[in-house]
Amino acid sequence: MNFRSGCPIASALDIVGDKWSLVIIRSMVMGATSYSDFLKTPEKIATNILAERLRRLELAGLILQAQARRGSIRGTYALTPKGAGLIPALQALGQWGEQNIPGRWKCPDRFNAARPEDFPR
Amino acid sequence: MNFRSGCPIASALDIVGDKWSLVIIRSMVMGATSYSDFLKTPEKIATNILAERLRRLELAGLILQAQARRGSIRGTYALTPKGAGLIPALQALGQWGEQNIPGRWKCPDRFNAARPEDFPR
DNA sequence: CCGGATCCTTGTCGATACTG
DNA sequence: CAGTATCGACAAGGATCCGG
Repeated sequence: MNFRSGCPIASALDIVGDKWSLVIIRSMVMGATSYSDFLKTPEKIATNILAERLRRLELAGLILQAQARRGSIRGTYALTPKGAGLIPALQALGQWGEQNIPGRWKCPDRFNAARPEDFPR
Repeated sequence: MNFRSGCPIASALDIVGDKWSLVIIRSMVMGATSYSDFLKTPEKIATNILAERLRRLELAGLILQAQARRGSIRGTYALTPKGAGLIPALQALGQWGEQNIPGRWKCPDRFNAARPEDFPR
């Protein structure tokens, strides 16, 4: 990874500042765990972009792919504590969007109530 | 503007989710006001990108360009309340970066102490 | 010198079709 | 269902140029 500067904000954006990463993490906070969950999202991410982002996020240590159970080849994705650490930033963005962009949905209560500690390991 | 969905988070990212917008706003919170201030930033934004982003941010109502004084052609930029509303999100990102990316600088205290109300008008 | 605009190259995004 | 391959469109980046 190479960063634009040592600034923690700019560097955070170097990791999750693309068009989709934070939207994917938002979906995970809301309960999405599988590839198809992410595709069903109203934002309509393309399959190649989704696959690449999931790889990048895993490489960055924000999510991890776990076998749901023995015999299941299908991976399910989960937030790591590092990934869950972004929840406050997402909540702040959500509040800003609700208050400053007309016609947005309201973030569900369970989203605003989510805390990084809810995603251990 | 056309949004990917009605989600306030995704929509917020449709406005400021590109590579530079939040970095520019961060600089303004830290006191930058002029075009050359933004260029002096350690992230080394290209002049064409900077000019376009400033135009977009002004159009979106996040910043405004004011004549410093009568006779001064040089524009100086200031955050609107709408733009300043992003401060909590920036602070959350900064904290995350400090705690999760090795070797980052520490956000100056005056940055973490900044409040949207400090930017009226 | 400051605040850009222009040109051109490079990189990233995105739609769609296809595969194990 | 969970991806990969291909290819076109568009955004970002670097260098240079221009007007006040």
